[in-house]
Amino acid sequence: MRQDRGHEDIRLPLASGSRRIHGSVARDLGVAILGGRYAPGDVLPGEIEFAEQLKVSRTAYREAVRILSAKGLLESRPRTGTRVSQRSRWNLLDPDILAWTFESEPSETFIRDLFELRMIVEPAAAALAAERRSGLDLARMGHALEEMGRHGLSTEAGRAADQAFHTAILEAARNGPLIALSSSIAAAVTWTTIFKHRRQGLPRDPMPDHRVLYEAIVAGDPDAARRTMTDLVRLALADTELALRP
Amino acid sequence: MRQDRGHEDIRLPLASGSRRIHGSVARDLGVAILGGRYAPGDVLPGEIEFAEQLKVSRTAYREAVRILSAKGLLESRPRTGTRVSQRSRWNLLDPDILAWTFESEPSETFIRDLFELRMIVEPAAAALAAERRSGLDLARMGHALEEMGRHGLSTEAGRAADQAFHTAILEAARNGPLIALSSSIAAAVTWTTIFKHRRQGLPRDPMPDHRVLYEAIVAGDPDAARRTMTDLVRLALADTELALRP
DNA sequence: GAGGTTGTTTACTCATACAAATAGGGTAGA
DNA sequence: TCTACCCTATTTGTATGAGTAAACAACCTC
Repeated sequence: MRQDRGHEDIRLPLASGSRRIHGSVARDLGVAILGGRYAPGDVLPGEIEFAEQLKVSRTAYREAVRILSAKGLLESRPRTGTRVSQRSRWNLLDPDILAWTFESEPSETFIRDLFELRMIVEPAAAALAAERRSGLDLARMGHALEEMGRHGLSTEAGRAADQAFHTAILEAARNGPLIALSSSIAAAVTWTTIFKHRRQGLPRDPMPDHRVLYEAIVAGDPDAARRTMTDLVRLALADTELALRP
Repeated sequence: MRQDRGHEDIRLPLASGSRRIHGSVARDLGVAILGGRYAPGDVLPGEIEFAEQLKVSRTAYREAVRILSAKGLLESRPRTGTRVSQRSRWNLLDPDILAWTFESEPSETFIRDLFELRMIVEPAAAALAAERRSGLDLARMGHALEEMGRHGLSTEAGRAADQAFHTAILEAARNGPLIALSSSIAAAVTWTTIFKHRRQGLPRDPMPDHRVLYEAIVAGDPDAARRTMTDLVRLALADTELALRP
């Protein structure tokens, strides 16, 4: 027998989103876990029971569990059931995990940790970019910078340009794993920026710093690029901390 | 009707491993993609056809696809089918992805990129560890160092101790995302070490370097820790490069 | 009391039916 | 002829139930 919900045509969101059901369930469960509503070690209800609670089929539920297991959030075994993994097994830098973390406001500690990681990675990436950038890289950075100046960081287009600028730098570093890491962080930084702007106006014009960084990369000066990027991240951190303590 | 394979009791491995079927399929497909047997943009055969080829049910196959999609390797949409994502979407630092990459010998470029990332991250982590380490951290490092000295890096136990030493340092840095990143890299480094030893004997005794690093962290000297870790990674890279060009 | 054995619980696998989405072609209209 | 729309075929997505295998616990034998 088909599941009885034929009496309502509307796509009952159950949760949210226009994605597939397994994706929605994965997202909702992921947000719940990352938000602390399920603690590491907790055992989820059995497949049949939980799928029924969520009003989805076991198929869809199991596929959601597979997604979360792949990201290190869950572990399931026969007899024992499905349980939330220890934090140390979570792939905190997975793009989805980062996005889900920022769904329910992340802890101040987490944001600080993320900035600490940026402070380590991005200056080094900028230095590499200054050494290895091609003409195309410079063109992309220049274009992004221009867009950024035109729209400002308070607009969607401006933030996209900011992100494009950072992405261009990281890709100029010519290091696959570094790019993968960066793109995750870049996304998170975008959320942080939005988060920041939600609370107060932009306290300072970030354009001059960006331009100095760009010039250093154009000049092919790794040390200057490293220094400038360090300053830039430090200032972003200062802004964010300001926003975190109103 | 049950699937007809009752005439053979043996767990036909099909591929490998003692894990669940969906896990095996995910691994095999993942290795094939990372090994270049499927290129980004390639469309996989339809679910029904491919599942039949692999001699598994559609359910198991689909769960495998969910796993790979979660790691950014695949994207599937109705009508279009399931296709291999662009490399830029792959989560190269996912622990499974790293492991699968090392299944079929990774490119020299990739190993070099990984070491470049280690050169960026691990010295910084060591510096943080020197600032923040607790007594327990030091005890764990000391113990690992001792084990490492006792067994040597040519044994399984010795390599485990090496990994434990590095893990202890990274955990002492007190930064969740950094630890997640590191544990991925640490695993990859282990494969690299095995990889290295498979080709030739250890060219140099790594213990003195490790001890100097340990002393710097005990002394709470971030700069010394950073310098020493930099040396240590650089030497490891030199050894690996030696192994890569016989 | 140690070690093997049985039993129970849970996730895992399979098979099948049907639903939803969408790319691409076909068709009507301007 | 071109454009806009609809239609349909194909592919993934969802649901359900039956049956399998693995992990753990309690028991039972020696």
